[in-house]
Amino acid sequence: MARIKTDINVSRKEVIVAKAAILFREKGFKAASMRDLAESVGVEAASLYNHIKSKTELLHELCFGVANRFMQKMEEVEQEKIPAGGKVEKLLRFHINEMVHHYEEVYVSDREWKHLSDPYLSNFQNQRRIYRKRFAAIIEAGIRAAEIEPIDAPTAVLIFLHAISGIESWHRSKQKISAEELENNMITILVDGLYPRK
Amino acid sequence: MARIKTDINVSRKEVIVAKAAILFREKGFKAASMRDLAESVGVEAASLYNHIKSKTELLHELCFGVANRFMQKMEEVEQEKIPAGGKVEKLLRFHINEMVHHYEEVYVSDREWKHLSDPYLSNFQNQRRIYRKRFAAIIEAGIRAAEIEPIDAPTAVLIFLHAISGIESWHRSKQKISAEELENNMITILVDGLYPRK
DNA sequence: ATATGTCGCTAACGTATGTTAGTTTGTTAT
DNA sequence: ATAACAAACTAACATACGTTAGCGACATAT
Repeated sequence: MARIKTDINVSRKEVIVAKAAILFREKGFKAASMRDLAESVGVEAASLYNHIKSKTELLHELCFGVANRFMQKMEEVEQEKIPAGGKVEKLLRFHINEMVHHYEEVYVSDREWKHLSDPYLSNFQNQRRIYRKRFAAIIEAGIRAAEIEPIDAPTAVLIFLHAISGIESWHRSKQKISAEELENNMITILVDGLYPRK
Repeated sequence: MARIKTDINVSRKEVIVAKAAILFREKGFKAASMRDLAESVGVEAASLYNHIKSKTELLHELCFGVANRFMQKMEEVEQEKIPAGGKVEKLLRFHINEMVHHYEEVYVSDREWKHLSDPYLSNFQNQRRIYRKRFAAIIEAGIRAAEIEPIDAPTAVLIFLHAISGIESWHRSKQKISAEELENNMITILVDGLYPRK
């Protein structure tokens, strides 16, 4: 009988959630079975239920874990007393970093939230919409201050967020450039288009 | 006994594929059942098999249909005698248009190709990789001609393609701007960052 | 009107899935 | 050493899925 190995301060549930993230990312939530997950944890499928309530709970855990981190960063950035462009850049760098260093969770949260069920589903969608509104508001403030080129802010947000989710491809690619290079390249391409031509 | 309605020149199979695209887009390939599809077509599940070989065939059809259209456009654009920046813009506009007007198919091809099975899977991945290489090559040619800002071309391609796939959110949004507005906004944001500061 | 092929139906199959019940093993505290 | 708890196991369940077989109904061509 092989127990789930845990380091100190890491519950068995957290181990399961982490493995679930990897599995959900590579197979998709629906295609990943609890028996797959059990195998990757090193245990029988039924044993998982000593630690979790359901498969969907794993998805909740992942989606809201990620969503909350982003919301918290948003609050932090909003309150800084810096120009809008700086705020945008800070948010983008945070997104990129999250995508690079917490790839699986962020990816799953981004692509598999559809399989949440109400009330979690509407809750998640709401948070997402609000986040984007607040992001757009920052850009619009920058435009009003003539500090940012007058573009359609919601479209810009949409482009930014999805552009960053493209790091998925970077993760899979063989001849990777470094994470810092990636970050700076992305910022150059995305942000430089923001500022007015002098 | 309700037959599948077809216009002239539209086979019953094509009707099924089109409905499958809608269904796969909203539920995901794995979560969409043949019984769901049958209902949306207005027929019993078993009847579908008079027209198609398998569920996976539907995915093939969708993925390669889209991939071939993009490949064809790439060939066309590559052979034009215009500056690299113009080529990039043409490709981007094509992407945006495809996403706007063939939303379901493009979306499914983009997000559900993982569920293809070999040899189709590797085939599709190959095509995708090649497409991106050729896109990057255009950008690199522009950089060598000092016509485009020196950026990391593969990163730029990755950003472009994923940014455009974000139109998904536009499709879902309530207060839509028009398709042309969307297209021009995207081009402004994405392309203007490309050219060197004068 | 009859023959032929197309298309849809009902019924069912085998398999995979999420989950529960009940039991046994291992760990920890007294 | 023993009691008590946590965590693993085996077995099984109900359900949902993709797909096949076989039959009846409709459309079309002669």
